Amino acid sequence: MTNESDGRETRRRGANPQTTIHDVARLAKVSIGTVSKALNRGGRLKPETRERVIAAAKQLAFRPNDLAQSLHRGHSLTVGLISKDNFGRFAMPIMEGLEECMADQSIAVFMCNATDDPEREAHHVRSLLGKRVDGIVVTARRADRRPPLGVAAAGPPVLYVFSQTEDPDALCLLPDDEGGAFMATEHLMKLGRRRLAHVTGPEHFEAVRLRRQGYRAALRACGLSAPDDYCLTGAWSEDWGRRALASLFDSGAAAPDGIVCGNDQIARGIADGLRERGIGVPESVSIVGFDNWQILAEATRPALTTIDMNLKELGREAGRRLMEMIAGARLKGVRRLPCSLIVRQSCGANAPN
Amino acid sequence: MTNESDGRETRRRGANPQTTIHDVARLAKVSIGTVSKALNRGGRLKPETRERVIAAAKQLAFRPNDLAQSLHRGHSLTVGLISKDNFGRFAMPIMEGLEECMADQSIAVFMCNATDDPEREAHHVRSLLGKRVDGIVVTARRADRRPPLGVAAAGPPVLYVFSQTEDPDALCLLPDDEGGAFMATEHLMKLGRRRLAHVTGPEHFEAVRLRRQGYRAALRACGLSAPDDYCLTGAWSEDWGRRALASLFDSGAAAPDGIVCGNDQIARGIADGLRERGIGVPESVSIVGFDNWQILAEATRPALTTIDMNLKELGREAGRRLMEMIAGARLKGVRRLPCSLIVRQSCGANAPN
DNA sequence: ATCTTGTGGGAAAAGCTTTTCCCAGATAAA
DNA sequence: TTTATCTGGGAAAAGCTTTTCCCACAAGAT
Repeated sequence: MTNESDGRETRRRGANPQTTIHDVARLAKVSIGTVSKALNRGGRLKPETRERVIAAAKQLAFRPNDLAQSLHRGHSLTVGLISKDNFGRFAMPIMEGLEECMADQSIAVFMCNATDDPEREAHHVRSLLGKRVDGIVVTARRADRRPPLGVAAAGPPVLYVFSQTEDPDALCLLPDDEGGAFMATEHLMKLGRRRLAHVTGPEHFEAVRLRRQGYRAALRACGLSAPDDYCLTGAWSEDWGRRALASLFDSGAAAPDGIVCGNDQIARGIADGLRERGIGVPESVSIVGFDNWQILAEATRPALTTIDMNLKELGREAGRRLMEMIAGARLKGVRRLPCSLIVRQSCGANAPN
Repeated sequence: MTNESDGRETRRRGANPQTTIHDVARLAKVSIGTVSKALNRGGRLKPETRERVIAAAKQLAFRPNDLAQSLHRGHSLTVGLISKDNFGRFAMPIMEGLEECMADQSIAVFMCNATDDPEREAHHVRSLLGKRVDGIVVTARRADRRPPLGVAAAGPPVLYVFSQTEDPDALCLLPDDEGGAFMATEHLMKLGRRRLAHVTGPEHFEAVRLRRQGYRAALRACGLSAPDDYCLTGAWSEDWGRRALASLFDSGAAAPDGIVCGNDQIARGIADGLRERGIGVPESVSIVGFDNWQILAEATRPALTTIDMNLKELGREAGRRLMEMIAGARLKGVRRLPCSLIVRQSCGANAPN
């Protein structure tokens, strides 16, 4: 019965009543349009008015509501990062690089962990689409190609990093495994090693196949025949490294004087095994790892010379490419970024201290 | 047909024209309010109408715009995660747990990496406030307490995990380092070890001080005098582990038969050192690590018994508490979550397979 | 035939910002 | 004085959804 509409008392339902452009307008005694113009250096305003508005905004600690802004502008200054596996050791530097690149452009990144569960992934995709992200980056472990993300062509651009998809029209960013292994092998050859071996991980990883190709290509480039290329595939573990070492040195055949390892764990296993056998590293045998997993590579005795996949840079590159795609570029195909050789003590080259 | 060009041609400036509630309304020949009611199971609608709307929405793959929804509702279903250091080894499981917990409630997580740069952190905070996040989680490495995040009391709730702040009114979630070390020490004592030592990291870590307290408390609980408690502080590295081992075994004093290590790297260094000296682990000396850094603990010979800080659970708990705070609860103080003992082979207890 | 009750669905406001267009007042020109 | 030209700033729409209020129409009651 009682009619109690006695004023324009602004009521909000949300938990945190934030100061809006209206509050600033009221304080500065101008209209909201003028506030917007003053704060965005647009429109034609008397300098004095602009100052007054800016002062008022500052006094109220006003911060424009990105939600309203995005709604109006039609893009959200937001992207999503979907990781298929858990946030693994390799995903981290990629995330760092991506986040760094995006933050430089004031774009925020949603992190989504799909934990290998397609249902969970679909849920995350729906959520990202609902939030109107401007783009999506997908990362995963690399055993095999993944089905494309369920995003319609009309949706935001999608980019795959450290992971490949079946969709030939997608853009996939990967490290150059083959080139990295080539570099590692070449390094050993330059140091005079000629009886090389390659101990690596499970065959079903594409990275294993590519790195082996790089290894062999380097052998050929040096005039060594490919047949006697001593390639042992196994697991990504120290234990496999030690066991592979045993089979290399206990078989009676000529022992290698240089070993290119599929990753740093294998390399560490091999380094430990050699020390336990009293074989000097790098005097008698040189070792190169792969991954530059710093904490492990530096703890190995001697510290591992290894290949760095430059994952952080890969993440940055993903950010840059995604921005291009958001701007309208249609990128596709598989692009591989170069690896770097990190020289430490396990090969006998002069480490730059 | 007469479907289009009827005046209200919706033009959008953004890159991705998305279907809106208006499109659905047009197709179902109802008003937008009716569409909303039909899709949100509200209002009083003829079942037939509801069906028609749902069918239309499905046909157009309509997904409500969260931006508009959030703007209206006053909360964004979004939280921010700020990491002060880079996304480190410890941050990962915390992020996983937090993301998992939030995803279960359809809340998205912004990831922000401040890289120890206050300016960058401030930038991220501004961005999160602009995006009207409902809450913020801060994580960091734990050497010391950090200054509170620059968020006004009127802003969204802030929670610190794996990190402490100077603000006594803040809520900080941490693992129970002291309890973990107590458990580790107690485990050795139960196995009959009596001459214990503690090799740990740099003194300026609070975790070092707390774990040492736990170690000493367990000694006392067993009736061992605290004075001869062999505590060696150094670095968090394998190398320090080996050097500490040397000082323990080469000093001429009675060698310990059990070593509680400040982390798994130290434990690994000690295990390697003992093997190289021909001292049996766990026959002659038992070792307990800390962190349960799985890939390292399992590669150690013998595999390390160690303390797990349950970081993923810590992340989940952070999510749950943040939700309470968003709902209005005012939580404060330092809360420590229990650690777990992970039994492997380095102590001589029966490992569960 | 008129009044009452109920039902299904529409209109409109609110949430916050940006941007376009337009107007009032002032100044300069004729 | 009247007209033309600026200038500074306001009004309003658009962007998308939810929710409240209200109305038109139909059916039942008198």
